Amino acid sequence: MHPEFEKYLKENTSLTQDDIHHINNKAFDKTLHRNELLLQAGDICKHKVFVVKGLLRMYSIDSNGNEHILQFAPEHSWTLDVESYDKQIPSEINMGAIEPTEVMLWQKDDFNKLLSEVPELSKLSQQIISRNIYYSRQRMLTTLSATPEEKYDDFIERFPKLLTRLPLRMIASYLGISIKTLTRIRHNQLHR
Amino acid sequence: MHPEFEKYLKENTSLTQDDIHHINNKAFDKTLHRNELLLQAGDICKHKVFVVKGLLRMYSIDSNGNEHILQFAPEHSWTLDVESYDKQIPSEINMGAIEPTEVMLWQKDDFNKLLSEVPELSKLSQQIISRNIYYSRQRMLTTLSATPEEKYDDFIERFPKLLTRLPLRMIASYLGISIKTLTRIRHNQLHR
DNA sequence: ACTGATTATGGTCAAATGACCATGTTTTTA
DNA sequence: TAAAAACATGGTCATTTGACCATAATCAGT
Repeated sequence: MHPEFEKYLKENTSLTQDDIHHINNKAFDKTLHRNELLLQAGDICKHKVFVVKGLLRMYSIDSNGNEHILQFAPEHSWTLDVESYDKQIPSEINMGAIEPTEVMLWQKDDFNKLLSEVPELSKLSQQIISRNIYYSRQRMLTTLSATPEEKYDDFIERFPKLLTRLPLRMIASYLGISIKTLTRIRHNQLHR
Repeated sequence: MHPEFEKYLKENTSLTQDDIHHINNKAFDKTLHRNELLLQAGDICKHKVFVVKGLLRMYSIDSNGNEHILQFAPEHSWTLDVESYDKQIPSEINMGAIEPTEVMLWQKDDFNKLLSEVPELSKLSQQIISRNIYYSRQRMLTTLSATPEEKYDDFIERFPKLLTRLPLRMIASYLGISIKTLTRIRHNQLHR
């Protein structure tokens, strides 16, 4: 039993101890070292992923070879490529570890069974989807309306704990601005 | 009974005629004239919306008074502000008609009842959510990685039918580029 | 602790973009 | 159908941004 996982579920759901055990028992553990990929473009996303410890990023590589980060997944977050997982088709994105990371994985069949057996888990699942939709919309709005500096400030506010764990270039990649622009902003903020 | 609605459901689901009637009977009709708002920032999103005919846009207004378009909803599409609808909290966005538009509205209670009574509707609902998630991700990627011209070309490919129905400034607003940039692109594409 | 790799910053310059404004055209609506 | 409103385009100019490159600092893995 993962104490971290148990703690997360106790704080965020009203699942019983039995249910938690049941869910836990269906999971596989995996440890990733820095830069190791959990999912590679072209592969099929076979698992639901819970990050116990560490930090993942979801990103795609465009035709010029540039990386664009879609999402960070720090400890106590869930992640997967919805499209690939739902339809079991090849993924267009990559998921890799930024730090040494521990994850729990559930196979689709197992997880679906859990969803039907444990209504409270189904509820949690819905909540996570809603939150993601809301969060994507917010990000889209910021991306459309904010200046690079506003984007950076917004990022710091939204993910204060990630700031020190991420290389700047990844923040730039997430915000859709060049690293040059980002260092300029930081320079200006220091000298004023 | 809305023939358009019936047609849509027959083409996209395996709902029975009875179910379709049942769903239809719980809906309210509403007609919007050009520029009329269906939802205003500050209001609570009380309905699920199906666009029978016409064209809606979902947009927010930033602190400088600029509009940013999050989504277009043409005929045969569903729309709502998820966050506001789910939690029944004030919305941060607006929904307005670009053309004279006919919509069908379901109250939350009624729709939830339908969802539990009609499994096939629940399935449709899930599909729509998945598609939205996938589509948002694609849009985010394009926004992050494409040049203004690529964004415009992508828009034309993705929504060829909307192109002639939308004022250019709304396309610019959706793409997150200035209208100046957009007319420049169009100018270049003509003269080459 | 050491070595190689990664990272952050800054300079320079060209190109892209947006703000502002004017004009002619199209669309709406009364 | 006529007047008013909304719209698309283009000119000009200042500013922002990114590409490319070099350098110094920091970090990771042995």
